[in-house]
Amino acid sequence: MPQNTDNQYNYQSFQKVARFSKEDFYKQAFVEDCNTIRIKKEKVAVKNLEKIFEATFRICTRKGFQGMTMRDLSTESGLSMGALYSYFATKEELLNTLQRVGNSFITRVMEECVAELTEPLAKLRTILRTHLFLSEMIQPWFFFSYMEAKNLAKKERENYIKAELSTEKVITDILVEAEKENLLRTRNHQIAASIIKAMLQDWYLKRGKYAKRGITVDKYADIVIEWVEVYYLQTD
Amino acid sequence: MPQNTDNQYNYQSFQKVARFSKEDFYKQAFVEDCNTIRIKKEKVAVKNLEKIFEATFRICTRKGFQGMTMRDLSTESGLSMGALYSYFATKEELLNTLQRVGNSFITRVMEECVAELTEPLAKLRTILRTHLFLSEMIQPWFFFSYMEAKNLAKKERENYIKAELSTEKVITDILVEAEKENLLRTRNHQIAASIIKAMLQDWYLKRGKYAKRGITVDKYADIVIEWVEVYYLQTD
DNA sequence: AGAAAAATAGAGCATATGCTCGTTTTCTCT
DNA sequence: AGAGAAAACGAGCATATGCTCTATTTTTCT
Repeated sequence: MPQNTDNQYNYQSFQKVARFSKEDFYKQAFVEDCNTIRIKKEKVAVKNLEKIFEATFRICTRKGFQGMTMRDLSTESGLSMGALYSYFATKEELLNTLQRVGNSFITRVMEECVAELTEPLAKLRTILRTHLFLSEMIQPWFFFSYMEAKNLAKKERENYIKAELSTEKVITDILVEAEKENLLRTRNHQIAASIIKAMLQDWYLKRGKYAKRGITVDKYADIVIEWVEVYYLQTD
Repeated sequence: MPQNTDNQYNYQSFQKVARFSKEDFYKQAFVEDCNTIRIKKEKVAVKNLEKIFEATFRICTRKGFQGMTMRDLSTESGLSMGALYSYFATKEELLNTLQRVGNSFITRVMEECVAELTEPLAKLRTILRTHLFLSEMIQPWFFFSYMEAKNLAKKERENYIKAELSTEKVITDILVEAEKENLLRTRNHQIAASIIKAMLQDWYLKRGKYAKRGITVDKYADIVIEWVEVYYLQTD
């Protein structure tokens, strides 16, 4: 079976090489919303946004966004009610902010990751790995975003769906391109992309299960890529 | 029950041949809980349980179980608060009942579907198809169950996880058995079962997307089985 | 038809929850 | 050190929510 030539691209190298880190997530949140956030000093704001976001993820994993009360969030984050409301106007706004910031963060990273690649198969592998590495790095956000999308208001939910489909489209386009260059079998690429997306999502939705079985994100990436290659490179 | 010679086993035949229907779901709920349900007459109870369950699914799809108020449920189901509380003691109990009834329902159906089959590959295909057909028939329950599992109390959540893993184990066992008979390639069957499970879940989690693209459950079943066969039957 | 049983209705109670705002604490800069 | 600015605090208000309980309606049976 054809082997990956991207052995050196693993989670560790992703973290090292990437021009961003988990902290950029909170920085971006501050920069995007500094006009509505009542806290002036970036250092303070970023620190507290981290507290708020992390606390939200922890609580919502257990009881969901609707089940989380502002008192829960206050206790878990260590901030008072008053302090919390310096960062967002309403509970719903907190949800919107989280979704929006996360989406623009991953969009940026995903675009950067293939910017310099031209060979379709290399692009495909890189896209798959990067998506998995990103969802490993900010797994709580991915899980939260998926589970709480239904609580968004109309406009924000539409954005969510658009983002979902965009990931799928990126994969579809690469598959189509690769087939044109006779690198892959003829298949229904849109459906295939859908299936591949389901595999990617399983990683952040069932993070705990895989951890318990000792399957690292690098291992999982190999598995997904193996399924895709077998499906697309198999000869009749 | 469904046959093993695949071609004629589709969603329509599943519905016809199966010794159960959607309504059995509500009947089972009444039978299991008739000691706590304050309504005596089965006909009345089953009718209202249907109203309650369907209303719950409709509301929770939009705002989740925590976001649903008992007043919402009263309005949507057309029953008064008092009437609702004839069927369960607390809101939490409603959640427990829904999870429990659904689980025993699908366990029963899944066990019946392969009872008469011995050939591993036929068993595998039948399991996959039946799971998809079942999740098509009671899609709202599957979606609800998945999304609201986190709101369960400890004991009930453990049951949920057990049921999840059991589906996976059934698939793993068949794969192991098939490999022993040299019907399939050597692979890590547990991981493969995990991936297959993710594909099955995508059907009920993204029901709307597939509907919009005109992909029926029969088509989707073919796709999943194709992926599995390519992965397992491919020769080096 | 009429009485007993079964089922339904929905206002009302106690508590929980989102959010505000005057007060207090901490930080910054000279 | 001290004044002014920035940040944090948390009790309190208005409303929402889970659930109860009695009154009322519907069904059943003779």
